[in-house]
Amino acid sequence: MIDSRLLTLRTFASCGTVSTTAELTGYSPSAVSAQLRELQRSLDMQLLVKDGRGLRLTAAGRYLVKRSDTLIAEWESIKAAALRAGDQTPTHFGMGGFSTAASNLLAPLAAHVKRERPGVQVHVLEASPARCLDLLVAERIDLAVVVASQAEVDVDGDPRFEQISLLNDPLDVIVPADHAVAGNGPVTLEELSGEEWITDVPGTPYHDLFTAAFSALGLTPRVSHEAAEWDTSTALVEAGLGIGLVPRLASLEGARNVVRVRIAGQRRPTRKIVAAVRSGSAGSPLITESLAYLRATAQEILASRLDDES
Amino acid sequence: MIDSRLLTLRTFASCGTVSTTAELTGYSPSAVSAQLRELQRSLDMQLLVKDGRGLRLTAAGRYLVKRSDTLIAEWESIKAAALRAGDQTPTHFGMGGFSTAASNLLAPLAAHVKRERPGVQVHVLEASPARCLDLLVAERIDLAVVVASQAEVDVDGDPRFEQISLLNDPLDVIVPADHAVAGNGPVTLEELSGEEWITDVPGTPYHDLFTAAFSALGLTPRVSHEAAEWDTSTALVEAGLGIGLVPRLASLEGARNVVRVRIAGQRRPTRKIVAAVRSGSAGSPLITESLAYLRATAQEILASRLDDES
DNA sequence: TCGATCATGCAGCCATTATGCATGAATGTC
DNA sequence: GACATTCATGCATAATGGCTGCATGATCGA
Repeated sequence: MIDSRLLTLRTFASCGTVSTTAELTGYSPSAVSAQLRELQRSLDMQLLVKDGRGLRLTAAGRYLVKRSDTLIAEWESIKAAALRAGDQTPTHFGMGGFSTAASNLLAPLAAHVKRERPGVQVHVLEASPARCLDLLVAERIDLAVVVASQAEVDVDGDPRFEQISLLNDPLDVIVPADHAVAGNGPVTLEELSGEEWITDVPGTPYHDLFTAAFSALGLTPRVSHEAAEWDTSTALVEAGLGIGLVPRLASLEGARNVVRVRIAGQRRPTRKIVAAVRSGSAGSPLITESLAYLRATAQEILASRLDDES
Repeated sequence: MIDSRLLTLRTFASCGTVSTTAELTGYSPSAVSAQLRELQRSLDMQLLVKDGRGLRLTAAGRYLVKRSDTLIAEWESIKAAALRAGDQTPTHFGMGGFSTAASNLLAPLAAHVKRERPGVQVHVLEASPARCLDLLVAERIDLAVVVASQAEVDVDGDPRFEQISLLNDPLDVIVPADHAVAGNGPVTLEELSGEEWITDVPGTPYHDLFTAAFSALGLTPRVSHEAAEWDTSTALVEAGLGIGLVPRLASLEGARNVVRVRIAGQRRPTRKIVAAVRSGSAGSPLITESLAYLRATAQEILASRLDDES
């Protein structure tokens, strides 16, 4: 409902060049250039000035971008309240999340919504946290479940999003069943720093989490193997080629001869899993309902962990 | 900046049928129908329901229209603040007003702006109060000077506008120089109820004002002649064909052998002249400046009247 | 000075959107 | 009760607007 040219300006503000804006938005550079020119013309305002071979926002442009967040949030809030005022529910509802979230949290949620609201077409989409947020902004989905630290943008501070904490998902070590620490109580990463590790290829969200876990302790693990999916890395562990870190949420169904060992210590690595919605949209009936359901599901997961530990 | 389809919905909300919306917006009925359908599709919301052979807004639709006023006002306010933040002034500035306002208030203002801001292209447009407000909403002009009672819409109560009172413009009687009341002090309309009157054709803003002045006193004047412009009616008065009412602001330059006589009484007819801007836009540099100038001009006019009366 | 990296303008193309007429439904009228 | 009106809407056609791809000019680094 808000003019797309303003959204283009927002993208430009966050990346700084016309070409990159074009890549991010999917337009051609000429289109972005034309849009920005047209925006300035129709607003009768100078938003950009030449700066070397690039462009720079003027004070007016910066201000416009800053306030546009609140404008968009208000629009979302109006939409949500209109649905409530008319006692309506949307016919389409999209949610996105990364792999483990999709299976553990979104799948039950989607089933719940389909059951409670048979008229609603529910759409689940699995994608990386960063991509989920992009899709959220682009209104391709209405709800995202992401790992706060893997989102590239600061979900908490970004005015485009509202964040709802769901649960802290600690990382466990998976080792072969005959490993020295198998069956023990919690171990520290220091104890395992000499091991050969299996992780994902650099540049992936999980790899970043992996290295962050060690560098927080001043350690640099020896990485012997790289695997993209849990099943693969589990197989590598089974084969005795090394050990790995897996989030508690990742089930190891079907994995034989490996053991999950908890990590001890104050600074043990965890993923903070949060739900994110477009600012202002939290009041929309389906979203309010979904967030409540997600919170409940997260509580159940936490409760079942306590049972395990007792 | 706000999607045009939402503006179309607003127009529909105020007039109630697709055909009239088409007339008011300049679209064809099919276009309006398609826009409303598309709006509902993209919002995934039912805004309209069939009602007889027409359409009716749903609760959600009514709510959306109501809140869209605040959204548009916020956007105006953002634009205004962005201009201030960047210390910019628009290059175009449009103002509209009805005849006497245009000459007495807008002409000096336009001259003032041109003098103070040589870079600004000032555009003055003379139109009826009702049309001025339409042009204001359509962003064809940025400032309107209207008669509050002639605007068809309630300028004060309409959230689309902000109103600034300028002055009360009383109506005087113009009579031939040899008329019985010429040169007297104030007269009452009752005294003149037997006269033959000259006014505008029915349906015009001035005619409405004319009849309102009499019906407020329970009188029905005898209308002998109808003239669209002050010059014409003045000529008719000069010719001894009747007498008329003219606002104080209307100068009678060039009129010979006619006399302006003030009207006495508590309920003497006046026009309330106000400046109107789009809600939120009052903070824009040119508008702030212009409103101050208009207020000052109005004060000068009032002051010169006091001088006359002393 | 050369090459790389920008933004921008222009010709051509495609998609979105409006138009005009025909249709169907609902209402009031004689 | 038949007819004329007044609505909204759908479809085929036409036009407008917006995007792409390439060429150009400007700026900066080597």
